Amino acid sequence: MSRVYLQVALPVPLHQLFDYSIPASFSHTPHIGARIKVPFGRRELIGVIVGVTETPESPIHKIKPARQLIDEHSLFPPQLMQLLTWAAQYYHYPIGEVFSTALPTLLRQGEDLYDNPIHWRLTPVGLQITADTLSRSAKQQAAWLALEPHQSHGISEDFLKKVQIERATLQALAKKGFAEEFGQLAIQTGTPQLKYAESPLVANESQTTAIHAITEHLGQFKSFLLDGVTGSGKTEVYLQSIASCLAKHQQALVLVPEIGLTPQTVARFRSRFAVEIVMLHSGLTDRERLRAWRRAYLGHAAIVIGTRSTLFTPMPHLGLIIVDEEHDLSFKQQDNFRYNARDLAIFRAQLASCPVVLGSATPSLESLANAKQGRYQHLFLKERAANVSQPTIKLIDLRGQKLQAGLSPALKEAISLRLKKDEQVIIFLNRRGFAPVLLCHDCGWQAKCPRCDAKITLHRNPLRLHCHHCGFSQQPPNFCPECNSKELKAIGAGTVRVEEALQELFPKVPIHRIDRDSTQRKDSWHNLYADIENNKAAILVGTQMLAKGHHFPNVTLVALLEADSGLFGADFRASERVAQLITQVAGRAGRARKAGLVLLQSHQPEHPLLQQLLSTGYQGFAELALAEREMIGMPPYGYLALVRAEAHYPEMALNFLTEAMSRGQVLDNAPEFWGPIPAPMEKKAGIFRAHLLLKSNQRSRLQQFLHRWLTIMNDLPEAKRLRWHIDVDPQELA
DNA sequence: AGCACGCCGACT
DNA sequence: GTCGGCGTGCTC
Repeated sequence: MSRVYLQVALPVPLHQLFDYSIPASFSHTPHIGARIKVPFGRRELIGVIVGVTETPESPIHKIKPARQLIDEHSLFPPQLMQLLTWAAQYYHYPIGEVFSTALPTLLRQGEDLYDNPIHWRLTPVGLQITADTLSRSAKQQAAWLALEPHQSHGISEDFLKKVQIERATLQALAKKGFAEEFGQLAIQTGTPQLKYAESPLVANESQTTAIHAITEHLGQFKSFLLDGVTGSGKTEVYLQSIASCLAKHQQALVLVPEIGLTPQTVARFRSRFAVEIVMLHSGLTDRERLRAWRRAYLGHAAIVIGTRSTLFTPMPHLGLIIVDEEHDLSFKQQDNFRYNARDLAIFRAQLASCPVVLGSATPSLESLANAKQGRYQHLFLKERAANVSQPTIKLIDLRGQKLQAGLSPALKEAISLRLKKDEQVIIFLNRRGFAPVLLCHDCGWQAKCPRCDAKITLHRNPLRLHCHHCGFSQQPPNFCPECNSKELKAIGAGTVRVEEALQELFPKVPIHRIDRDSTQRKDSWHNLYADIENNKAAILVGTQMLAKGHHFPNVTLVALLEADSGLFGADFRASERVAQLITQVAGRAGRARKAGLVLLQSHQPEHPLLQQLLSTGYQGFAELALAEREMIGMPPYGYLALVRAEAHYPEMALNFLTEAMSRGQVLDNAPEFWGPIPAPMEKKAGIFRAHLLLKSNQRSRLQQFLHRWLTIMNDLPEAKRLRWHIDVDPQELA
């Protein structure tokens, strides 16, 4: 028998696997996908076995034996192993860290895969012998003596190991018929069944078409773009497609944006199906997360709903993947392993031979391009369900207007009108706090964050300055630090100031503020829903958070205080983002029977984007934007990678990127280099940042280039003296 | 990332 | 004389 070695992915930032030999104490060659404890330098780490080889690449004399096998079974089905390996290469992220992020924290730390771990007990035959029978093996004798008094419940293998009784010894006893293992072997795997808690709704014509298209392809790979405005009934299409999936005894995976996992969404799934549904989101404890993961892993959970990282949950009977609000930024991880769960969902579906549905009222230009090129089947939901009409959208020209906390007279008038009719209003402003600027009226000084190139925001209750970029916080000065003047003025409005102004204007109307500061309180959502559901006059003031997923049937007016903010950003995706935001927010207006009105305040109402949106809607805008992207060769018609570098001195990051670029320019398949340039906000949290953007017209060429280039960069001595990373398919260039 | 080894400054 | 600063190098 030739000797085999294990190739192990370890949670270290190194782009390689590590080889280990199998110690004699192992009774068999471990399974690929199982966790294993290994010595690593002076430490001991837990890794995942990703391969077995007879010809290791590392020199034999360096190879150490593994210490302990943690799992008898693989944690990941082969397709997931493949997905993770592929993702590590594509995103150029260390493979061990990729496997590590794919696991729930407790499994990463060595927790048992099963909640009933392997136990050992004596067999009836084993009970009848005496310790003397085993006098020829001290080890077996010790094992027998340990087991004998604990016949009723047995002893866990883990505990036996702690008292130096090895699995090999126990197996020797088992071979003689004296002992047996139980527990883990009794694990029941599950298979989904379709069970309704309530009957499905009657689907309209375009919903029916979409459902048929999707369910026809159950059992094979196919991508769908489900394109329908807010209120057109995407969720019903998901639910009925999932029903067919369950009827085939397969599991469904639903990915939602970070703040999209609202109680309302979840309630809809639960009230439709009487099946096991598990949820994976950031609010769970490690223990709860592991429990949910196990149910999915064993096939018991029929529906698995969760945010980005839920994509990596093993599901033995995966039959359908849904990515809701596929345009949402939160599907792209913005730190460490910078994967895009939406893009990986397509690949996972391909590996699992199942359909994948990307749903949105405002699809990303990437997905629209894929649909145009026929890679995705484009499904439209045209009608707004339940005789709801599209809201009217109007612009308010802010120029020359006298504003009160950012509210124009025309807007105040419109709000008042709606409240009088006992209707509800949403005011949207993407800026929390009281005021974004603290200004000296005498000398023009402005309060800045000492650690960032940014102004610092004034907050009330308690009165403090908070930097929204680095979290720095300080007491506001009483006098101008430049000229000692007392005339410090809070300029501009955040959500808090708007809330205050509205409360003054409409003292009898309940006003709710929804932003990161207000939703910390646990009961805030509860109070909010209570007030919203009684259908009386009310105002909601909030940031982005308010734009997602909620259903407020009595809201008939939605206003954006600064519809054009964001159009000035350097990011080429800025206009796409603004268009999506406006359309999504507008979708909050008039979802029930009453006609909705959307008011957009702007300082440049003639801006082509706003005009385009108003005249042709998101679809028309998207057509135009796609043509523009194609002309300049930007995504989805070009492929980007962004190198970000951070250093304690301004020049250091730039110099490193310049050096890196010159090393890259001479390589094959070299892409276009843009930069290096100082980052849009060069100093952040005291660190100086620089960017180098790479653009290629072919994904595979960019990949090949990155692979060679990064090997070279990792060997540069400069590379070790500062922090840097690569972001493949970056979503935000800032 | 850790963790050790290694050579130069202010302290019991 | 030693504790400890973080530069450099390695981890199968």
